[in-house]
Amino acid sequence: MAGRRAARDAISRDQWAALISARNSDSESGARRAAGREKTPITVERIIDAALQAVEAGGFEDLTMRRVATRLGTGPASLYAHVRNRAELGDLLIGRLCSQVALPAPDPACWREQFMEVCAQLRDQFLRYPGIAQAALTVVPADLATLRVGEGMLAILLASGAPAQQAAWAGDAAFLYITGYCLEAAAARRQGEDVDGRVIDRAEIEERLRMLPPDLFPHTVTHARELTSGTGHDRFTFTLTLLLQGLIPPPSVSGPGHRHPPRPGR
Amino acid sequence: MAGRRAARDAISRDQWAALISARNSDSESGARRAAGREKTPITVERIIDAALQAVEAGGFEDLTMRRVATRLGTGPASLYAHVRNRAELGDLLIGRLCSQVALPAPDPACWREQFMEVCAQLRDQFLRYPGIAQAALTVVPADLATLRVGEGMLAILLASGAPAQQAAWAGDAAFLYITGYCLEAAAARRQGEDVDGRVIDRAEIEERLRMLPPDLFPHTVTHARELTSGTGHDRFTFTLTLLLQGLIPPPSVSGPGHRHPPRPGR
DNA sequence: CCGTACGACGAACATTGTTCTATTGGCGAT
DNA sequence: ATCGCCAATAGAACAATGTTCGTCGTACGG
Repeated sequence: MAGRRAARDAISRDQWAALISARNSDSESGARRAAGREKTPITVERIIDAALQAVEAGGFEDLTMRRVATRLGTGPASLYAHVRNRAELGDLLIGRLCSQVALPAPDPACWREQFMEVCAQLRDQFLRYPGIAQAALTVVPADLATLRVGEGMLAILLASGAPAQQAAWAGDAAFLYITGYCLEAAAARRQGEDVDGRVIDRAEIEERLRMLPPDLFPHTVTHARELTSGTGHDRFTFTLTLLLQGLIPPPSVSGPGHRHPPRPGR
Repeated sequence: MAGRRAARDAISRDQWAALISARNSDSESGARRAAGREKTPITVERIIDAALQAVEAGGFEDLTMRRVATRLGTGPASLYAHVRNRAELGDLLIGRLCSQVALPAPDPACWREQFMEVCAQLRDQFLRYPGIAQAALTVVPADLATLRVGEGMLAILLASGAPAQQAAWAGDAAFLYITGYCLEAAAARRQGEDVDGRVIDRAEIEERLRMLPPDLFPHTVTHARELTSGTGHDRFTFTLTLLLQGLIPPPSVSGPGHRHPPRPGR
């Protein structure tokens, strides 16, 4: 109690164990209160709901303790009985989003499609709440729902027959890329207004790239179109396909080829 | 003048043109002032220096206008004559870091090694200033030094013979992955303290993963070691190698029927 | 019936980004 | 040489943020 807290307080190991074991009993005293009263008691779930609405409305940078509190009709201090930090609130949001991702039963026949599907689900969830991917990067292994998605992705990758080390690293890379992709998209949308209030769209960016001095930026000027393309999620699927493609080179569909393509890694 | 400014003010197109054309004249009136006085006038360069020192000391979240100002022996208001925003300061920091990246002359014989080298330089620059990669994600095409690195990476990728679209997307993916990787590393270091002040290292995380219920997290528990490995930058090089590996061969990304050796065709 | 304990909450504190306004110092123009 | 002007600097202030303290109210255990 009196000991000085770390600047960024992580979870202790006992708390971690308790968190795992108590994954079924849903809130110790909250249920009791919820049953007794109609006064809409403050729950972690309600906080998460309000926070998600706030992010959906104004982006992650507008996710304020006060905004969440007023959305719940109370003051900011009331939240700290259920959530330790703003950072922990972010973790909870990511957990909620991850809990809504459907994980297929791994099928070695179509593991690439399955993996892409899960990644697309994550991407859509993150894109729906602009900037929320920022919270996903600070999470190491905090929430069980988040770990569940990681387990599912790892399961699919392992079903491909890839070695465990490659599967683990590829899953990590995919998750990292997804968050980066969504963060970039959120940033682009956020700063998408000019001083005049005009929206900077792809054509605008392309035009600006073409204005660069061709002696210093020859390729950028020449390929401005390719650099700014990728409207839909073509870029997204392209990158992830690239990642998955090199994993365990297609498990030799036409017989046991004794020709091993170069393994990435060391 | 009196027009209302956008919430996130981006750069106008005239300013963009001016920024490009004035890339050589180094600070319009700053040089003049610097020559006349020993009173250490405030320059953009000095602001960037102070800001980088602040980030190196306490991470990107401790990068405060006030901290930078006091490091320069003045108040926070004095900075706004040279820097428009905290966001623009972040862009400048990324630009400074990018300006220190050495770009090789593209050699089609060893384009992979060259690309990896540039990525490693970026990674090391970002890792030296924890959390600064956050600013790299919000930059679209703001700084010339940043664009220069993009041009260099694109040049190497094009030298590989890959189609322009693939080269552009791959470069983007690599940059995105680098920033995500560095952000994750910064977050891990930041939250690396327990409530007791103990440091959570990889062994600790691995142990925690093993504590998960095996019925729900079979693969995570089994491969906890692989998930937490990647001490050095093995994970980094692995992922980028995976990305580069699949670049050239088939122009159609979806169906890699058989692998062509790199053809001299374009 | 009362005591107690815990969740809710109002107010407050330290800190942040940013702007308004005054001041000052040097340089060009007369 | 003197005047005036403009840009840079800085002090103070404002709105908004995360977080904590102490109080209050109410519901449950006795």
